[in-house]
Amino acid sequence: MTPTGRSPQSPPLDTAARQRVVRVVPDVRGLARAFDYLVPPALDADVRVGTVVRIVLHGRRVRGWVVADDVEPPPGVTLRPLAKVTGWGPTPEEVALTEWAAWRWAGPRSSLLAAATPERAVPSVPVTTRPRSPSPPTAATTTTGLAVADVVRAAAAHPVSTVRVPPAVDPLAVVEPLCHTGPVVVVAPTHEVAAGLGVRLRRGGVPVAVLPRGWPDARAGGVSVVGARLAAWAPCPEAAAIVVLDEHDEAHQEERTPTWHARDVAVERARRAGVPCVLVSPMPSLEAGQMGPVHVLARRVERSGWPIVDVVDQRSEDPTKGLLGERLVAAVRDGRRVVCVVNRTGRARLVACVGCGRVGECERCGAAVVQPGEGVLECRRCGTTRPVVCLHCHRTRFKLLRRGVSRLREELEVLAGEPVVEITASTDAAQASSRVVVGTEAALHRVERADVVAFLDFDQELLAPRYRAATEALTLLVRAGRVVGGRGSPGAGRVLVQTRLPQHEAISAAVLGDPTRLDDVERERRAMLGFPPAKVLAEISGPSAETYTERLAEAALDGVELLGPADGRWLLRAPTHTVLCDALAAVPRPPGRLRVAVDPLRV
DNA sequence: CGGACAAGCTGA
DNA sequence: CAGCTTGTCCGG
Repeated sequence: MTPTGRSPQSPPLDTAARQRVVRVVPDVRGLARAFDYLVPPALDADVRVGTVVRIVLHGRRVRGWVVADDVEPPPGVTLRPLAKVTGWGPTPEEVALTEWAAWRWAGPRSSLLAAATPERAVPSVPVTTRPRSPSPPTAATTTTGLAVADVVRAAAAHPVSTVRVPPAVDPLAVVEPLCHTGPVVVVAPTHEVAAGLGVRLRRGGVPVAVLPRGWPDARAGGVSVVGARLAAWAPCPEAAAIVVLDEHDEAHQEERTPTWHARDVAVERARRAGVPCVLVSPMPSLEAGQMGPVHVLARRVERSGWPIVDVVDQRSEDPTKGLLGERLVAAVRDGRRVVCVVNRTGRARLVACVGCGRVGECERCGAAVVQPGEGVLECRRCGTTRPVVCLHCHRTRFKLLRRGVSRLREELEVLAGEPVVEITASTDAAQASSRVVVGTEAALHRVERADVVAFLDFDQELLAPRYRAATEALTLLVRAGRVVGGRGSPGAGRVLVQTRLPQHEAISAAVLGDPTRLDDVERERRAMLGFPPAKVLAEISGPSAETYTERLAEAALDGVELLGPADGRWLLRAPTHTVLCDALAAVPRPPGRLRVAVDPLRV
């Protein structure tokens, strides 16, 4: 490591006897404390705020992070020396940001420090020899590219703003203009998008480090940094802006607690650094809309970047045809590349006996059974399985009332007269080779290009019992739009939506290429029901949730409401994050397992 | 989190 | 009462 560890402003050591003491957060789950350690003189130059170290704690050697330098240890404790310097970690600014994030998502600081730390130890960081000035922008701009660049530059004049670009716009057109003003942190929704962007930026003359491999280069400074949500925590010492691509995408939120969101981390980080934060999305979240102005393209340009959407009203379709409507059948028979999407795995999610007509039930708990595969019935509530036999008349044949991907695959294969591949989250990633594929929404991530994307039962998405259902439904249409291309692009395909709710705002938004169609309704709906962003939520669950929520209720904090329990889960609701997070920080947690998820998505 | 140590349970 | 499980405490 380079010997730049201590700042010249450190207080002078008056005597040789007084040794440097640093505060270390150990990487130990369930231990929300920091401990002080002596810095052995041999390690002096390598230790600074953010350094990853090994410490001996309670007889164990564990990883930890230096979070404060030259601290005054509490009286009466015997300090141990740091055992080892593992390598480089987050910058002091990011270390400070983890403290804020620990409050904001009510979680342990160590998880957030881990997010800001490279996967593999980085013992040394390359010396920067790169020219600071990036190359001038290339002349390659399409008609939409030009418009996008203008809007992006306008957006960068605000501390936080949103740029609304339709699904078919290449993120490169958004990111590149900013990269020519200095190093930029780019947070992409997936590693694939990040990697693709990295390659093309580099080709365009932009020095860029792609995470996670490029972490040492990013730490060295002077380059743009591209990565998935972890990029929100990536070092970029001289960042001129932070960009979050597909800001609406749920992939930006960590699923495990603390459930930090890359968008919110990016916004706070940019605010602290005094640089602009640009949020980019075809359908900006309502949260983003509250953070700053939303910049849009010309209406005609925006619309041309949304796909052609064919809405099939299932109320006037032949009911005997089931989920394979006339338009879909025609597309499959025409030899087009078709992706069929139904978010139901297995053969069927609801079956009825052909003899007595009764719905298949669980013999143990009475819940409706599903048919995960041929010859098995399974109860999703208690896990009991049995062969395909009716409990009442003992027949062994059932009608498949709510068909799943596996059964539809068979039916489509007959229809297509050629192999049809099934794609779900649990199927092999490689195979998407057949002309016709059927799958859950995972298929939209695995197939790069198709002529038709068909949603066989879109109402399942629109009517899902979650407050974000309508928004999530539109995100599927955005993804489909990318697979078939925008209506304005050559060779554009079509999105087929089978529904009994053809007037639904999520569908109109896609049909018209105008996401505000949904926003306006959704904002009002959520305000009426007290859901985000009108109010903010935290979900509390786990064996110790009851004790903790009792304490929260006892504390009777102003503006804080406790809802539940439902399924062993409580919801804490407050008007703002300040109120919510202060409440969670103020009430001491009981021992035992407790999950606190701030801003839960699945409610 | 996980080790240390104490208190509680069981069986010869 | 050894030998084991279960609970509580605490870390620099």
